[in-house]
Amino acid sequence: MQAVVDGVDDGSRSVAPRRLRPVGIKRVPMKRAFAGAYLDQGRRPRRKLKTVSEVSRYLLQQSLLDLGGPLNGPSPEGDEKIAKMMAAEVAAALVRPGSNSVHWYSDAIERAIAIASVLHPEIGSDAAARAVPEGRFRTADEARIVFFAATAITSQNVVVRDNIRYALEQYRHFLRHGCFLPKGYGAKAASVRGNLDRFNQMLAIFDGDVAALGGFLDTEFTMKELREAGKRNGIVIGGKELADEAVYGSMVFGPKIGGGFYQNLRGNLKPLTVDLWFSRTWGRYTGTLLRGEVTVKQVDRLAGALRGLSEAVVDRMREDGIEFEPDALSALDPAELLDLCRNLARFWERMRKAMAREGETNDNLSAYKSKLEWPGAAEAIKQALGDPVDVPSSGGTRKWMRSVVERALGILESNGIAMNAAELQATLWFPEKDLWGLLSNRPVLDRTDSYDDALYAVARREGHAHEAIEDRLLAMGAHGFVGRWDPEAFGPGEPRSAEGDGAGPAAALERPEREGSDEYVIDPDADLDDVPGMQEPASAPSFSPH
DNA sequence: GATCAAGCTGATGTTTTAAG
DNA sequence: CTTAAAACATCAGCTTGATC
Repeated sequence: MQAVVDGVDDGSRSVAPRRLRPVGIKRVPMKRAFAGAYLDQGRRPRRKLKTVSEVSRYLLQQSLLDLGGPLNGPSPEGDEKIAKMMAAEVAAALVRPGSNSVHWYSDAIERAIAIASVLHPEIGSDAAARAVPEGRFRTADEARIVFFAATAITSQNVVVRDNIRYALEQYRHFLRHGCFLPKGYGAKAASVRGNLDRFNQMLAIFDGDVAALGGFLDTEFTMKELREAGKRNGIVIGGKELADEAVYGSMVFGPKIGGGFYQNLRGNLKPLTVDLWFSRTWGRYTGTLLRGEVTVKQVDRLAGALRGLSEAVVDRMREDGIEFEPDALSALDPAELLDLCRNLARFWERMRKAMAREGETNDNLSAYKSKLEWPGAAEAIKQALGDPVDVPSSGGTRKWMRSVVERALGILESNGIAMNAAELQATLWFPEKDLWGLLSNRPVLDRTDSYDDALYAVARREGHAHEAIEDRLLAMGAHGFVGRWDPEAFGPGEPRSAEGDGAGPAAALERPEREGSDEYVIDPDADLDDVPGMQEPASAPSFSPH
């Protein structure tokens, strides 16, 4: 490893004038919180962890040991440390066996477009687009705008295969009626419905001109300009961004969907999509994975609600082992308070499910819940004390994240790795998920389907032959498809997974090393000092430039 | 090995509070 | 009054574990 690193400075470099001085990424700034320490070097926590909450607390401890204290805002030294850490983890991810290439993201989108065009030729060719009835589209790009808007909007809180199913439903509705069907899907049904409706509204503002709407979605504004433009048209634009921040018009669909994801799907990989996993990566780098504090107000609110409980309910809770003294809540230590709030939240969840079985509507249940007060109060405390911060708390944080990502990209580039923000985020995504899966002793959840896999499954289900799909991929010049799919894996006619279950055939082919993630066995006695090599500063796997 | 209940997951939009 | 930050509420679908 050392030899390869030394090679960076050997004679071969002196031929060409050096434009960027490589910033060292060999030394990992945060060796305890480094994902590679667990994924590559066998480091394990002393005790076996089970839940996300336990993993959060453990990783937070490790970060704080590395940092000495949390990084709560931008600073030159802190930012440089995070940027180097990020660059080191990206570099480690790229050389990890079974890893995706730097261009995995853009390749997957290319394949998705190609496969989508098997289902709907107008997505692939202008001639086919012009042939769509009612003159819906003038170009294939217009069809793509609609298809990817449908995909981005219906992506909230659903797994990829459901996402594609919903997106196709909406896209097909658009083909027939010229607008989306405002319909909710999943837990964020109201947001999804609102965004579908908003797309229709905006298309009407552009007189049904899809290309014009697409142009607007891709135009950069300041957040303030966009909010004002929205206001003039009766559209309230949310999103945690600072007023002066440059955003795309697609921000009208919200910070994740519109700020990043729609742009990424449309092939603009510059915006960073801050999702739950990137937030966890960030929390691990900054020592801010848990808020870890509750306010007096939060505790008072819970105490007040519990005081109002009837004897009967208190007895039922006691039968479930939930005991409390409302006047003494503030005397509990955080662990005890967290425990109580967890149990209260579970108690409510059981109540809610029981009432839902009796046919109670969600609206009624929500109203009842807020009337009771204690379930919400307990959940708020549980989240504050036990759940990782999965969403950036403010526009300022998002801006900070982007600036550090820019710096990390610069560091990577100086080491001969050119990529952009979306590719960096996609590269960090897999190891972050693997890290949490490994530390929580859960099989890594199968939420890693990609859009091309999901579309492939749909195409097969709808009767398109493997060969036809492959031909289209070839014809459209999509990269990285050779050998990705095994036609036999779907069986003789029907795909094996009628509802798109499972990872699809590509998962097994693409990332064979991940198949054995069960083989990670936590040694309960192992600790930092027991792991060979951990006394030395950990180093990122090195790589040759170019 | 089938069935069922409970636990966990994910990512906003809205409301409230604080700061400028 | 405007902007920013923090707090809060949200629920379908999947996995797991208990029980027969």
